[in-house]
Amino acid sequence: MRTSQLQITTTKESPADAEVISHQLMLRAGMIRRLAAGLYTWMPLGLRVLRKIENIIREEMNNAGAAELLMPAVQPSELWEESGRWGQFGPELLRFTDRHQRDYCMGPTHEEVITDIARRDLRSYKQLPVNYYQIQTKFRDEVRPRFGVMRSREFIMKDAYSFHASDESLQQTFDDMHQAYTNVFSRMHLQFRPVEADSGAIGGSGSKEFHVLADSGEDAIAYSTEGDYAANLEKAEAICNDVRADATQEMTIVDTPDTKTIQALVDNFNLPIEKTIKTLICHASEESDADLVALLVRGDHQLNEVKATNHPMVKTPLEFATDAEIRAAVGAGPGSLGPVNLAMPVIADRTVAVMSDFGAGANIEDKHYFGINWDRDVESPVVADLRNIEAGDPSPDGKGQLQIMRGIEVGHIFQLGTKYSEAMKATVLDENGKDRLMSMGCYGIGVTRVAAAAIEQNHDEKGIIWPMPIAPFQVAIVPINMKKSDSLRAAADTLYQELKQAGIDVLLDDRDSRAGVMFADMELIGIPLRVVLSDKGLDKGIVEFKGRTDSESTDVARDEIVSLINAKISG
RNA sequence: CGGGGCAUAGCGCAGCCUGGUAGCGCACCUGCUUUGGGAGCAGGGGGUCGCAGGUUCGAAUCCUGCUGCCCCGACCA
Repeated sequence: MRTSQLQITTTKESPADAEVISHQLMLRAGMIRRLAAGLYTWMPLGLRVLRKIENIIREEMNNAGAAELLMPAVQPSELWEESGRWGQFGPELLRFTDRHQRDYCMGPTHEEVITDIARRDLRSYKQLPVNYYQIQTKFRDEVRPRFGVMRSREFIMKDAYSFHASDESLQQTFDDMHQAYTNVFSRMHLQFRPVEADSGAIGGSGSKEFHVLADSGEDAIAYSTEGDYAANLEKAEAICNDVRADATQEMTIVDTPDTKTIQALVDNFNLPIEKTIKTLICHASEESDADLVALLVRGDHQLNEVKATNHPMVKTPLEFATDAEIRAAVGAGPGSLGPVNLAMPVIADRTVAVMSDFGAGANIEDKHYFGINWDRDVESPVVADLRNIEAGDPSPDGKGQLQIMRGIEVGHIFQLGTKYSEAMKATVLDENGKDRLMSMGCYGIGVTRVAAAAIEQNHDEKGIIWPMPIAPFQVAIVPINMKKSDSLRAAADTLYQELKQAGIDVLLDDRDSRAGVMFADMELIGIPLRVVLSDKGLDKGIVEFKGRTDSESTDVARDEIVSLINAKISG
């Protein structure tokens, strides 16, 4: 393609509302244009990237035995009523009514539609397993769309759904998808990590997220320095190998005016922070006898709200008690709370359970107990993993320590089990001629988000640095001063045709701009390879070659440039 | 949904406090010169100053309401 056809419009400055680097660069490079909040047009340059990402995904899905189909973006409410999600899904589900006053939604995901397909088309266990996928536009009415296409409302997703007669079969396909995703992101030359994830409201037993590693990522990932363990911070298990030490102090009650925070307690009373406890009061679950329940974590630790929510004694979703509720139940407010003489169930983090001689609020305003010991001063609590792991914690697999890095979630694979097949009665006949619910898995990749994540991971002060497999063009031809030289124009055209013949995605900059402008634009839009043509060089039979990340260009014989580019592209 | 901010040319901004009919840089058009890292000079086009009321002889500027957008938080199959 020629720049004159592509109409590239680049800018030096980025719009003031573009916060993250990928958003800025995509706008500056003319890849995307914003239409409204969370809605973007993919311009020709950007669409080329999307298509390359899609093709890689499509190839790997096909290789893994999945079959592509295409479902409607608009879905009738009836299916969502059946699954129960018409009521459960919040305002994120965009609902509307047609001329006959029937309710519809823009599909944020397609479990209902695919389960409807499966229950109609699949009759026998002999047809299983089946894995359907599509690459299609989704809509989620995000509360706060942001970061450009990283968190937009309309976006393109590859979503796959598998159906099985047995859990073993589901596990097999889950593993196959794990491998396919690994292949996909490896082929895109992205640094990524599959991590254990909380399966959230969607339920199911197994769940793994694929994260592209980038400092700007919204998620924190814990990984083992020695082993393979990696998990989303919200899921990463905090283990405690310590043993509770014997009590050496008597419990004393201490006046602690103006001491409402852990930091104040540490500063004012010279208490090590590892000897303090945070007491957080939240609402108890329906099954629980109590209204409220207390969660204890060590003073220097952070409560993990996902872990807390998942605890059977805690209300889902997690809901902290208000000041008034706490005062009514305890008689003291936040800042003076602790486990001693607390009239509600107590769940303690594993680390808290092995503490001794520690300090905590006395449940009396402006008083704390110091020298508290479990069993002697207060009944031993229910113990659970409640906290976020911290860098340096032991890895749950026993290999090395955990460290934390940032990631962008670009893929998620789930084992759903029978959640949807049960609600929607998706059954096949088994070997005995009996109805059997199909097990399901679902597997997503955020196609548009991958493009943004690739930029977050690969850019410099000049612009985007596309990994070769997803670059909009593999090589740019930049002729210098073509306007005055018909021979240079002819030479540029010839090389352009040769590269096209060789099956290479080539962009010829035929704009007749000044050299600096063309260089800057090709670097901004991130084309991996560049060939500069000039009369001066061609007279000597030479062209200049430069990779996007090379510091200097090198002279290459004109006769050898095509094979050199071929070699660079193939790796 | 709670808190904060912004809205003036395609983009980035000034002007507003102290009312007098809109300006700068980039981009765009024309001409000349220039031509290997975002050229120079000269000329030019483009804005109902987010919308609707109000105050005033006069409103981008002051007042009221609305809308949109952004940031932080909550939320995120």
